Amino acid sequence: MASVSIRDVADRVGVSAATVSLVLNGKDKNGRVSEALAEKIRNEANAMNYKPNSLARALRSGRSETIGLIVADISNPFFAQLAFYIQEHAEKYNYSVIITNTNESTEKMEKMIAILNSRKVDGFLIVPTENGENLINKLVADKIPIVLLDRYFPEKNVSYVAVNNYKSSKEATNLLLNLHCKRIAHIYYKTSLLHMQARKDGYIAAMTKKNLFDPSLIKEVNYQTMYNDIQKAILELVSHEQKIDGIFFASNTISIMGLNVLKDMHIEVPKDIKVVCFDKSEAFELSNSSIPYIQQPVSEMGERAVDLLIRQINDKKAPLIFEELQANLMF
Amino acid sequence: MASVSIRDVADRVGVSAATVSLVLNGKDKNGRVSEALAEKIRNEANAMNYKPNSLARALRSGRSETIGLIVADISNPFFAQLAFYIQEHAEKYNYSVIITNTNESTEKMEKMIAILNSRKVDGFLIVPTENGENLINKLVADKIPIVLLDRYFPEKNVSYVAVNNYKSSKEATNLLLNLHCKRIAHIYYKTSLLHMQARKDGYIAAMTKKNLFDPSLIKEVNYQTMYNDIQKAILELVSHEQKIDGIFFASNTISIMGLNVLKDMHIEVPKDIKVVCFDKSEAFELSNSSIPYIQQPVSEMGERAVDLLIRQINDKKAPLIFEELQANLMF
DNA sequence: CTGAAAGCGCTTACAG
DNA sequence: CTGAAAGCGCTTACAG
Repeated sequence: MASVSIRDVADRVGVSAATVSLVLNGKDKNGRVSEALAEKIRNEANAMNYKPNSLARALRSGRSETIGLIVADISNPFFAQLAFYIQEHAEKYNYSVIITNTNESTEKMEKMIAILNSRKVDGFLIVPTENGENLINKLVADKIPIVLLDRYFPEKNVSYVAVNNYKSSKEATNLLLNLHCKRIAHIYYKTSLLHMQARKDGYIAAMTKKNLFDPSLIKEVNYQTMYNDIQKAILELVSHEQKIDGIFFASNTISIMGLNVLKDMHIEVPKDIKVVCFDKSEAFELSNSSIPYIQQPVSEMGERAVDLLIRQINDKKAPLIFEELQANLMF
Repeated sequence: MASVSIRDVADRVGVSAATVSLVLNGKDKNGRVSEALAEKIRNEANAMNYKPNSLARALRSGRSETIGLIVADISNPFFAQLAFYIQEHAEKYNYSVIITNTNESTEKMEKMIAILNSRKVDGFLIVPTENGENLINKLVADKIPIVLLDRYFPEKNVSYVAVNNYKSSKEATNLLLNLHCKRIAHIYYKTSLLHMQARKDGYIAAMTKKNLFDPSLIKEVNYQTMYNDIQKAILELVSHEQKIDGIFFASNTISIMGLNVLKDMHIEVPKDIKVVCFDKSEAFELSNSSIPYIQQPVSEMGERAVDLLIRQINDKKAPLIFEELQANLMF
């Protein structure tokens, strides 16, 4: 590689490395370095194809200009897109992003935090796992800049960017109610995470208001055995003496699997059962009828989170911010 | 943060930082450090919660234990998955991955290479853009370890991992021929990249063998205006006096858009037109009929590429390897 | 106002 | 065989 160092440039021009650093970083204000000399340094650096070594800079300055991103499931298109927008936006601040994945495992989240810490990221953007609260609290205690994404914890000691889960879920349920559904089921995945609870609560509120709420309409599935659980849940729901006429799926993955199950059971959507989904999937576009869904503002979520994090990095006293973005019902 | 440095540990134990480094990196062979002392050092490091600073290590050792990954379109699920498997596998070598995206722009690819170089990645995994050959050659000239993914260039001076595009495309076309299709169209996107050419050539070979080849059946679309181009192409194909009865879509994205266009035109698959796709989409599962597709071994591709790259990093004289993995026709 | 020196946290080549 | 010193490439606090 034989890469050119700042000293090489300095030697060539006949000044100290410090002067070169000052000029190239635009810190030669107050006429500290004459414009003629500065110009000469810049030209020589260009001619020699000098590229700063980020590692050395980071080690010395204590700033790596790197963000550590930890998502719960990168194979989920929602998180993949989120990662994409985060990276695009971070680039505008000259920040790089190291993306890591936990597969919803708190153990892996701990490992990823350790790796990113050893790489001296300036801050964290995290979609936390269930039970990940202690790990987050540890980062907070160490005064490490951090913004949570999509999910959050009851103890509001960390900034977050999420969507209005409660309100949008209520709207989604109301959509089915307005289509004259009476027995609307809700399938969500078992977790203590609040965003999922809020979705369920929104559903319950809408159903209760119409006096149609029945606890047996709610089915919980496990993340690890989701497909089988959904299959079992739907089977129970349709074989009940009072058949269901609608389903509100609480997430992207649940929706896709749920629609597959319905197809396998030869249940037609929306003829036999009407459906509404939380989050979009390219799959919907191709199904024989268009399916209503709650659209999350994913680019906005990523961008806002980056903005908040950069602000925290630059100002350790930046206030906590809890941001709920509007998700829209599309149909 | 007040993080613990190697010197803090050394001071506490009463030895030099060098000795601590030796012990913790397992380089105290030949009884260089007595087992008792080594044990004491390890215990103290644990007790003090010492975590090495990767930046300092990388700066000194010249190895960042980081891979730079450059993909052409992270919003494409194929590449998103590829990135995921690469990361999972790299972790086994204690390597981190910085994922970047080019949106098929060579200009952006140049920028990403510069960023990753300044971060001193040990090697590159690249899904190159069209016209990206010069940039690749520059890396090769600088003896930087590099493995191409999915795509490759005529001048075989870089290792790559790809799939057998020609053979699997031929098989896909044969599938439609065996279903008694006579006028099978092929929609691919305009590029000089060889992987796409190979897919077209496989299609042509299969059609020619049955004396059914007609150049007007091949439609080229542009990456930037893909949806409109596909719409126009299909309109032309179906309004031709000899109507088509089959389509082979050359990529993931083309397939999804193509199926949407067919749906909008009220053309039923497979009743009116039979279809086969290169690459899978969750969308297929939900369409009213299951759609045959060529399944790429994405996890294997990611893992093999990481293996090859690590080998190059560890041995600058490692031979070039051109690997074609088997893609399977699923129906 | 400006240059030379110190030092970020490591690892490794080199004296003793 | 083993310890202390040099140095990776930068930036910044500190003398002059």
